[in-house]
Amino acid sequence: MSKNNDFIEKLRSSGLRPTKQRLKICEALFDRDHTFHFTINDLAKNISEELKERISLATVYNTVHAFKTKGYLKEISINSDKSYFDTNTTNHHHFFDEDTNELIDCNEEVIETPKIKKNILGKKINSVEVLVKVATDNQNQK
Amino acid sequence: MSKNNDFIEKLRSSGLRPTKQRLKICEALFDRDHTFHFTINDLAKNISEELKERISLATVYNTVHAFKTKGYLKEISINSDKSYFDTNTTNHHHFFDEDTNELIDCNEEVIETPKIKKNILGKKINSVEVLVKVATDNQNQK
DNA sequence: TTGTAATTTATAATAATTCTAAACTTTATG
DNA sequence: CATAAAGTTTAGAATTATTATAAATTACAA
Repeated sequence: MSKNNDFIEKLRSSGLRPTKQRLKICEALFDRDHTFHFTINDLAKNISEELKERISLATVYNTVHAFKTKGYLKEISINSDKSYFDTNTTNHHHFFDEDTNELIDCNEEVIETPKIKKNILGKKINSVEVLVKVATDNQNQK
Repeated sequence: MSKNNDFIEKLRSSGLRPTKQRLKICEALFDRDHTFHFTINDLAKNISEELKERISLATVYNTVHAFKTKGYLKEISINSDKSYFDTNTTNHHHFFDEDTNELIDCNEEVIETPKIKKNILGKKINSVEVLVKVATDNQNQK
């Protein structure tokens, strides 16, 4: 349970009270070997089915937004009926498979972050994201 | 009204019947000096208020999706409660101003399209889009 | 002209998300 | 330790974009 103390520290250091619910959500999101993508529904389902905890859907929404604001999560810029989040907050890019609607991470070795030669006056660049849409190659169809 | 015949030809050539409604939507979208971004609501409002035509909202949805499928429109990959479309179907990128929620086009001279060094096996790359998020620079705040 | 397939339409259904206000928790302070 | 204020959780209602439905209308090939 040393992870738990880390989460308590992390939350406190950003002005969020370490409640039972938030710690459970930290466990679901950050006590993992790999980063991953999720929707609010995925997360709520994981908490109730795997971690056997009852957390109100409103709290899951609130917490994910709080974590996003604090920079613990990134919202993925993909147009969809639902919002997707990423526990990988480092600079990276995505492939989107239009056949399966699957989103695949890819690092700087595969797609180099493009240089921005001119910025909007008076603004700071917060992120540069590349989205590559792919689909089955149907070149031999009518 | 030579534009109108062009639209009729364009629609027919892609297997879409040139109905009154579709031609009006073509006028709203393509009879312009510049490309632009819009939501379904923007478009429906423009048609009823500027072009003084009553087209059912369902038809606007249907038509925009048909036009997207035929490649006459692009859907912008931005996470939002509504979908944004772009009449600029050429390869280009976007700045997103997080202060104002404004989306600004930018061409290849400002952001060079990144090279994709490795692709997903058996898939074809359909598009490569860069999104640069910017906001007011608050570096001198606590 | 006429039958069929495509299209439009109003309206209902769906689903993600946000709002609300009351109950409960956390925490700082006396 | 008691307590009050501020923060948090919660169920359920409200909102809103979008999709589905099915009947009426329109386009067009034969």
